Amino acid sequence: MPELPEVERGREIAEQVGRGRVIEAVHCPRDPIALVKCSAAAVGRALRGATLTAVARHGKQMWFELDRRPWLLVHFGMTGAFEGYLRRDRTERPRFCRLEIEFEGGRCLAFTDPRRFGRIGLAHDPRREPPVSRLGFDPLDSMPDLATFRRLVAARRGNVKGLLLDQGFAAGVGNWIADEVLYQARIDPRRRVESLAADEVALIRRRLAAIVRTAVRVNSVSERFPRTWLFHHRWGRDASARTHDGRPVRHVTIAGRTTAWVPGVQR
DNA sequence: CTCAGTGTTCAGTG
DNA sequence: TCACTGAACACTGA
Repeated sequence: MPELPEVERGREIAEQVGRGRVIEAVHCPRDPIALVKCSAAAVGRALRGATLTAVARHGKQMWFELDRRPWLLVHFGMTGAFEGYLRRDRTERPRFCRLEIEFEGGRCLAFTDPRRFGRIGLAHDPRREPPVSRLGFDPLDSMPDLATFRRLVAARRGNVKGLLLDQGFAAGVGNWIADEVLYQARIDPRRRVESLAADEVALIRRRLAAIVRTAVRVNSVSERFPRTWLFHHRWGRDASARTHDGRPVRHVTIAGRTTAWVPGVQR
């Protein structure tokens, strides 16, 4: 699920459940969550008794701001998500729950992650330390102006799909957003960055901003994405897949990822 | 049973 | 240093 819009959705859920509330309990069911440089015990110690003041996000990285340090850093990996609910049974938890945070009043927030590529860690000042400090701009909160965007692009080499996927360039763009941007900008994903014309670079910036904004506006409910988006037809390497207006969708591997594109449209 | 997968990292190569 | 490839991670569902 998680590219920028899905992570933003998770951020909102976390705030709705716990913002302004004291954390009363932390559960880490059976096997350790994939913890980065810290133990489940350290996570419990950091959270228990603290008040959640805000949940922030940059790209696909998200962190819980507390009334004391350190703070909790969360990455959703491939299948991570947040789920909010009210505690009723002492032991009942969602399937694939890796971490559960219980706030005052029995309000619970679970981090679920079937595939366990998600990451959880502690940081004193997330924005100023890796991995967040290494990220590029966030296309929702801090899209650079056109001149700056052009400079960032001009400093890069390689194919344009790889550029969009690079978190050090645009934080939060993942496989489907990259493909959607290039489809809507009518640019062949294999094109070299050096070959892009000035107006193509400008178009990439505009479509990236619009796609992210639209996906966030509908809370990442993909059924509500515009019917014209490639998104609805890109999955499964389906050789018979067609766009909304009947053009064949092709699948190739670029930058190590399955890439869906429409040869008739993208040049 | 096999394979691909909305992500990241690391080792190896050019 | 940069760009690129492939493998690894762990597990589900088609």
